[in-house]
Amino acid sequence: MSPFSEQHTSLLAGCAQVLSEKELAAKLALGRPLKVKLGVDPTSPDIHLGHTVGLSKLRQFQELGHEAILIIGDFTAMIGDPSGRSATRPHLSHDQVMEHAKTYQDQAFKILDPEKTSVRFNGEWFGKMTFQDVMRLNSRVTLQQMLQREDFRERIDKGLPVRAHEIQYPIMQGWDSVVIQADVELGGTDQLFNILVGRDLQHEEGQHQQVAMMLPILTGLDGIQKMSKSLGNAVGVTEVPGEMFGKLMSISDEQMSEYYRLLLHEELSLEAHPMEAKKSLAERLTARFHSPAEALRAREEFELRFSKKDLEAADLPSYSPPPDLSTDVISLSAHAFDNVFGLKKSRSDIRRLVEGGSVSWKGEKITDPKADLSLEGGGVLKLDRKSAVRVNPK
RNA sequence: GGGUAGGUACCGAAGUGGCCAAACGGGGCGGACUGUAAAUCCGCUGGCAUCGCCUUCAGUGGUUCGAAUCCACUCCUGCCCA
Repeated sequence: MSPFSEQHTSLLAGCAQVLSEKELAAKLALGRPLKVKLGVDPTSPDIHLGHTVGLSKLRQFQELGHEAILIIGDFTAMIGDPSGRSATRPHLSHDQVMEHAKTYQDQAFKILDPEKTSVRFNGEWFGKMTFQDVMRLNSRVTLQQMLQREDFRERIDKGLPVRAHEIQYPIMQGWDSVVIQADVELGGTDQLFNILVGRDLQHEEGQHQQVAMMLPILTGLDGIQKMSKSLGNAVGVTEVPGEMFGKLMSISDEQMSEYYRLLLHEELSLEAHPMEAKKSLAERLTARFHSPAEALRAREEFELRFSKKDLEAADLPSYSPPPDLSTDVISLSAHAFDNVFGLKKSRSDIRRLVEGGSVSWKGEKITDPKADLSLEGGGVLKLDRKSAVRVNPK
């Protein structure tokens, strides 16, 4: 391991808040590998760029020789972290959660070194607890403590319901730290409260308290809310290169510096041309989860398709309508949306797209929803801003 | 348990017997413009369809020629009291 002070500095880089830096230094000075905890809740099957912020930090610890412990919150996910939430989360069954947990792990290893990561499911300990154990655990914290959280407060102030089980969440997350005897816990800034509960519980158990290391939270594509799959503003780490590149290009200029800092771990230079900088960001991130070659291709495709608007030359998915399908615009488009992009759109939806001038066939706008396309020789059918197919009649 | 205020489309919020597929705002989508950025302007935003038809206003049942609107019961939520 490198000298502690050097580690200290590099580990602090990119953090939003660390409680406390002094404690971290002291822990590092112990000269032993630290147990570094990062918890993820498999509430959806995919990991997105927002998750990678914490994962990268964990990876950094790994590379410095520390022990990375990835907690898969199979039990906590059934409650769902109320952090930053204005409503109770929908219930997930344990089966659903375990389903997600599989893909989660695989995807997390796109960042982490699988050889050096211990993966723990918190159902391992929570699944064994009796109601008595739960009560005992609950008696260690006060309701007032739990209600200090701003997300609960806010809901209470607004007259929205806060379910009793939701206040279990921080306690459970805290207990995870006790079980694994964490030295450091990583999390987004919205995790501060939960992580501090962990410290309290550790203290009560006579353990050394974990250092709370908070990382900034990545904003989603809308530029407003935090990145989250359920808000539809996320970039998944398994998305195909074209999709990933395209989504990253849609972020606003203002957001770019944030993405540079949190995802590329560098500062966006002020002189950089915004569009070039964005392309470079998109290309580098795409390369990270795919390959440089695929990323370059995604970039070229993007330039061809959206900058030069040359759909003819673009690499579009090919689509062969079944022979018995009517060749009117609506039927064709609806079928193509469904078959090629997996989007179920109603015929009314398509009608609106057509009337709105979004659909074009062989480069010509079709605005008549009743128009019949003779598919002779095939051609490019543009459906909406992002979707187009190359029709190959059989 | 008692009292009280509510439950309307993705969200917020009007509407309190016919003119309601339901105002308005936000969000979303599409178009023009552009750098798939921002800003701006315009259109769309339940389903099917050639007038039109069908399914919606927490749920069920009722009153009525006609109900989101009235009545009954049920479910759900807030607040106050216990």
